[in-house]
Amino acid sequence: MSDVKAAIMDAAERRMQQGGFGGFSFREIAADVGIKSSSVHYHFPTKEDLAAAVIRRWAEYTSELVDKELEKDPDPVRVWTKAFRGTAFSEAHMCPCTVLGAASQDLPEQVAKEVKGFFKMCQDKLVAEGLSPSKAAEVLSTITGALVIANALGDSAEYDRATRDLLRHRLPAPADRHGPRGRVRRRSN
Amino acid sequence: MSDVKAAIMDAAERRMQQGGFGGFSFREIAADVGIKSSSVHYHFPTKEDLAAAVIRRWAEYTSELVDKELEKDPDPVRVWTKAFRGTAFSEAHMCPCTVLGAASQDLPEQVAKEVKGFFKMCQDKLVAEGLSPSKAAEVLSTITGALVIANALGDSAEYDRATRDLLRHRLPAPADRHGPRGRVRRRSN
DNA sequence: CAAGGACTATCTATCAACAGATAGTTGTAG
DNA sequence: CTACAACTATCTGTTGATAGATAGTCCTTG
Repeated sequence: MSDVKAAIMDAAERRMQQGGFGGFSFREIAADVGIKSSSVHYHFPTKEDLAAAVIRRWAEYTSELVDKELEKDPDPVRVWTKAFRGTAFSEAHMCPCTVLGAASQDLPEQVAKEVKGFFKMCQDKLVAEGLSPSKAAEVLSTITGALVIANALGDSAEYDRATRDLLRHRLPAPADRHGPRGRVRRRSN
Repeated sequence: MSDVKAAIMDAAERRMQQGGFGGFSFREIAADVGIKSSSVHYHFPTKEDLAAAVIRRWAEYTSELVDKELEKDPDPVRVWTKAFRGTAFSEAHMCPCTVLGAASQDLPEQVAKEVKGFFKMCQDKLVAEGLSPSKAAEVLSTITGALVIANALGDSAEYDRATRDLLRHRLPAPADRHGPRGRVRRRSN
């Protein structure tokens, strides 16, 4: 992927994290990157295309990050909580899928589909990692909501407060799924 | 408050639930109500004024609803979960404060302040009802996130899945489980 | 009671700014 | 020569907001 195309997606991602689908325009993106708005159209014909590409990239990155972290820590709840925590304490503070998911009913079809795919991916992975479907839904809801509330209150520390018990009360899955796992310990930090 | 003013707020609320602050225009609101856009400006000089008024009204309504329900059911977790459940299964599916909270960084000052006030009110009430601050933050995060995810997946039942354990593991001191399992929601228009 | 003035609520008309999108042109690298 | 990547210029539509006109209502005051 060309540098410019990636730069466009970076700029779009940053603005989508703050204002959602309506929170960015071709002109703003172009100004961020240092090109003309028509050049953005060259790489992404429509706004829908651009937003969908950004969400898809975010989903792929998240999936890879979680896989990588699971090699170091076997507890999926801890890994996912930490992954979203990274977003809460990042500069933009928000996950673009969460921002768009909240306004999902107002989204173009392709974008809504990608957002749906992101949350489906999160849940499916949590289940594959040993959680029950309802537990997976609960964990994902808690970390997603914590992101929203920390953002609304303008205080990232709120994320830690909301997810404190999540890290405490739970131990890794029952039977082994794939080979011997490392340490299985509680109460870390 | 005049009928028209309330009708304007109703229309704005409905559209904000779907698309957030950028999801409605004066002309759309005017068309919904059956007046001209300049008449909307008469009642609410700026878009910021209108959005802030809608959020404030929602917060007040929610606060009153919860107080009322607490008289019938002493468990705050159950009451709040049920209150948000009403929103998840309502026509618009979303809480406008949640939609705006997710895009909080892109909001006019007054609106962001009102949204912040809503979540602060929720947490303060949960604490006043006996929960620890971190437990209050967790519960609020879970039901807020459940709303977002159910909306993104286009399946209200997802809310129940995500909040199932929330209702299970905690009961009020004097067990008294015969509350009417009725609906909770609001005006329809 | 009647006249005057202020207030309320709506309208028509219009503005400048900005939106997403398209067509056609230019420069450049292989 | 062609394909890519950017450009210039422009279109059409929408946005939030304002100005000014017009009725209707209400309160005061003579």
